[in-house]
Amino acid sequence: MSLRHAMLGLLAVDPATGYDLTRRFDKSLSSAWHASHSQIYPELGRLEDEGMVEVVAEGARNSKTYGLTDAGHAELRRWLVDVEPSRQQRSESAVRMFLAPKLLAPGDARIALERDLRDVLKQREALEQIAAAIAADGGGSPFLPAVDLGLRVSPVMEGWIRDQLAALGDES
Amino acid sequence: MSLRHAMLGLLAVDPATGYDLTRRFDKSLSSAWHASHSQIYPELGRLEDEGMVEVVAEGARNSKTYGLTDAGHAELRRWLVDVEPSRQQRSESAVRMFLAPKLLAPGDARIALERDLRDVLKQREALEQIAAAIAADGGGSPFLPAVDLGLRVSPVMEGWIRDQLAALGDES
DNA sequence: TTATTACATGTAAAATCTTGCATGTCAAAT
DNA sequence: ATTTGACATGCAAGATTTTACATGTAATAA
Repeated sequence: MSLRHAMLGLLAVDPATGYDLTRRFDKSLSSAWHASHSQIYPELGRLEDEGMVEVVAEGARNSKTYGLTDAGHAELRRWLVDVEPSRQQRSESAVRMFLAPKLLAPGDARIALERDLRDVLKQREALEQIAAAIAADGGGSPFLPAVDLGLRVSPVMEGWIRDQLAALGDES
Repeated sequence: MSLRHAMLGLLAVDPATGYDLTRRFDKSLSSAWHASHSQIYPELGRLEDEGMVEVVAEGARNSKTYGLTDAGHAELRRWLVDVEPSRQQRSESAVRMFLAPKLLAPGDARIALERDLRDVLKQREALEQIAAAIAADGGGSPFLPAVDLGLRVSPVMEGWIRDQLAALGDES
């Protein structure tokens, strides 16, 4: 149940509305977890029922800002420290990148890999913008390490894709 | 529906039983997708119903080896070339690594990060063994690129975790 | 010969996630 | 004034995934 703990983690960093959480998943945590608002709102309700989060403010447009309770903090710590991590991953792009060069004719493989390369570069730009925004903000964002890891992995991906493209060239 | 296409991809590389597929997901494709046998067998059945795969051999212990039909090959190509990729990812470990240094007391964070580091190194060893097995086998495995990407990303992860640990040290 | 391990397949219930529908508020620009 | 876009929340149906249960075969080691 990582959604729940990712949400607790985001709320521990800073109280937020369901809408805020949805954007944080897309922005700061996009390379780690995805969740849409239609998952987030019901889960917020359950967490509230279980006493892990509470409404700490109500604002315009019926917005409710949630923060962690003591029980929520305890559950988050328990998960991070005591629960054995699951190493499972799911990445459709990775599946594609592995399959394309092996299974497609060189021309098709080139199309697929070049699209992957564009996506990697586009994602890197997005990360760089986030990093710049954080820097402009004083550098204090708790999400900087996540962005940093993304920026470190990105050139490795790029290099790998370019090598796959080069290997294609050798064959054709 | 990536499960289906990952399965088609694995079968395109080489015909396999459901049991084989289960192991390949764990071994070669572990950094890209996870699937358990209880998903794989029903999906094999559906793929057979739809004419994407067919039984190409039956062996001991009621085993059935499946291979792609022409329709299966066509569907796989269609997915790889024509379908717009989804960039969504899910990695529980990544969520943990991002949250631990921010939300735990330095002592707890150190415990969590050191466990992450051990896991990264353990996974790298596993990848190195697979790479060695492939090399011993003549280097012809279609999974070598996947293993290679894992081996390239691994030191980046290690470096990031070590930097997080060092940053902890500064604070404590 | 018997125990263990790896091979091999399956089903069902429960949990989780996606997709599509639905509603409404507030601020800013036209 | 009104339109657009960002903010904000929610439900329901359907698809996917996990977890637990269930069964049986073949090879190998003790």
